Amino acid sequence: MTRSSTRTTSFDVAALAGVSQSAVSRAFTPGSSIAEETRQKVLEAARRLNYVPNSIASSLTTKRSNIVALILGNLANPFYVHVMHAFSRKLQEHGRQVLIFTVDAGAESDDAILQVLKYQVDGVILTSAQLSTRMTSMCHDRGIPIVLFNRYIPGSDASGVRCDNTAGGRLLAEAFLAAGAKSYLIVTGDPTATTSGDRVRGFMDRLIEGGIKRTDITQIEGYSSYEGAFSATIRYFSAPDVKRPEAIFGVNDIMAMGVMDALQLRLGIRVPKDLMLAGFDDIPEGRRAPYHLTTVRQPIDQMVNETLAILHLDEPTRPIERGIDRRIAGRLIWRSTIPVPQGNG
Amino acid sequence: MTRSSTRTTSFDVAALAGVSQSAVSRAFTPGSSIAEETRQKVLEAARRLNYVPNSIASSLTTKRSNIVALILGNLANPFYVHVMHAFSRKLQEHGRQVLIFTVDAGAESDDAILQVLKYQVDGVILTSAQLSTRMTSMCHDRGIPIVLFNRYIPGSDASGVRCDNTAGGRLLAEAFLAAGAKSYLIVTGDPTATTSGDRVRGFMDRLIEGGIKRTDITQIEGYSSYEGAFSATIRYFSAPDVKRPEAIFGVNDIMAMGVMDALQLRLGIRVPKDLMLAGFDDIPEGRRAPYHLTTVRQPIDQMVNETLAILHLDEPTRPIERGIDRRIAGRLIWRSTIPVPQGNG
DNA sequence: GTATTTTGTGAATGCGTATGCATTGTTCGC
DNA sequence: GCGAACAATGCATACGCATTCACAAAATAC
Repeated sequence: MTRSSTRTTSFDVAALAGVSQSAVSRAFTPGSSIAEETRQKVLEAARRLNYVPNSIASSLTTKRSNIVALILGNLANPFYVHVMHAFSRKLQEHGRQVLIFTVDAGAESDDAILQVLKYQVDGVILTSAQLSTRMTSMCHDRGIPIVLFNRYIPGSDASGVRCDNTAGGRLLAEAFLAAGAKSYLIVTGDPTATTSGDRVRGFMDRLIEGGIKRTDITQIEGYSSYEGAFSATIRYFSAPDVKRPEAIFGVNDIMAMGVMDALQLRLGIRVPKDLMLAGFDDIPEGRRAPYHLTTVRQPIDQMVNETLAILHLDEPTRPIERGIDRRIAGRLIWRSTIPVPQGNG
Repeated sequence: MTRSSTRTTSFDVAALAGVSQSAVSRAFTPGSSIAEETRQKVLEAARRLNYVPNSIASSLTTKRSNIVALILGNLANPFYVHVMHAFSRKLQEHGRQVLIFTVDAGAESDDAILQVLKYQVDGVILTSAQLSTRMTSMCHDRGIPIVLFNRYIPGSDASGVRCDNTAGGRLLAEAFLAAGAKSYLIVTGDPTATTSGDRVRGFMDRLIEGGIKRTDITQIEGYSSYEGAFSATIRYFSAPDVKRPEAIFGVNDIMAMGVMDALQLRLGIRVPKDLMLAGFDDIPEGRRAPYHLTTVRQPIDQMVNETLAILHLDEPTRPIERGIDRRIAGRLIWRSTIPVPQGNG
């Protein structure tokens, strides 16, 4: 059996069922005008022939592929695995397919988008990747909505959904301040991503409002990964004249986990006894026993829903929503890596 | 701008470039007969019109979609995230698209396969999911190769690539025997998957050959997840009349990690001082400082390559390879969770 | 210089389905 | 019981591209 075997088409099914090809088409199209009896006849014939409608051919006429493209950077951060899973589940529930594209963290997504455009996807979701204005307009010109997930490009025509990273950073700063931390180390993520920058900014602004001196806040680069944060931490604390901070903010949970392991297992520094720590994201991995991270929860499901709402795949004739910047509040999750301040339950 | 905007087609490009539509098609088809000068003219016109070839329309005539379906169960196990990433990278390098489908662990994959067939994919890769013979023949009948990744269905027409799980289980049993463990606990995974069963079988067979009594080997269910293994471990050790084993085999790394944390952080049992432990997979997470798991490495890249070789997407006319069962040896990675036996470096 | 091969090009056709339109059959209201 | 409204169905065509075929142009051979 070679791969060029002739496939059964709606005409074959029509012949067996004794109806026209259009009747077959209608039998598989919900809401179209067909008698239930005829429909059953067609479905029975289709079953006997192992017929499956050809979505490729169908989308040629409908101009709808029912495919949504999901472009992912940084899969090394489990947060985006959970995001992918959430999108996948949700879209599958609605009978849509997910075309996955992985790009290196921080890389241009132009190639990915061009590939994806070839497939006439109904929408594009972009996480942790750059987006040029040329690609934005290419998508919009051909009527394909594109939504940035947890990314923000100022002045861009592309809409986006993100956690309120700045406010989240402030929440964590407040927690640290309440616990009495006076000096800080921030382990930052990918410098090309606004996510990290916004969190750091909110965090620092609040610290300074709280009376912390700028010279008591240091930043090091953690490369958005466990391993990057792990070794950055060891490097920092191994410097000869280092001033040990009282608190560390890992700009995402996976980095905070790397920091914590470096501190406790390599440097002999206990969390939170000797040093407080917080992350951001609230990934399930950070809830586990060894970490029990204090963090800010990004409400993935809500963010996914908002993203799909902006795509509004069900209403293809509605104009594309441009330049929307939906910010969703994160919630402080108080666990073990910041001691509960005295006087607060 | 609504989504029904009229898209630019190869005819538009042809008109602007002053050539025929077929010339445009040829300009975008590598290896086709066209003068370089004409090609440049066409590409320039295409660029100016933001034209992108419509792969959907093209696959209607070529009967090749350049899409490969990847059906994933159990994304909670990071191993399969790495597998997905490896497939994604490899397929993208070859200019192919990845259609992702996630199914609940242990669930039927029939629906997923039917969906995927609608899109005339060039191949199907199935990880951790059941596969009915009906779906196998539906794929094969329409010339779509399907390969099971790390699954094995005895007597099935579908080909598969897997790690030699039985041999891997034996390797770990040998390591434990060499380290002198006399009593064992096995934390098993999804009972519907052969992966877990094979590993357990090889492990037990070798233990018994090594003189361990059956009564000194206990099995509990860890549900293939960190959380499942974590709580199963606590439950087991909290029973009133429990006999503490000297060694535990977590049938995959993520479960071994759960076991380890439960032991050390909840039960006060030190690894490997009080109790030895091993996993299976060699996921990067298990290499991290808190775990440093002794395990068997599944050679993901090699397995991915073998899988793609069986699909042989580049030679669509070659007959589908049926019933292949490619087993690839795993390698013992000796880290810290089994003490090195005396006399061995 | 003509005969032969190679290369480049355009017109026509097919891929599998959805859908507007026309037609037939059916039901309902009065 | 008659016309109108409506449901069900078939026919024909459009969708955007790749491919085949035929032919023109160019390159090579003699």
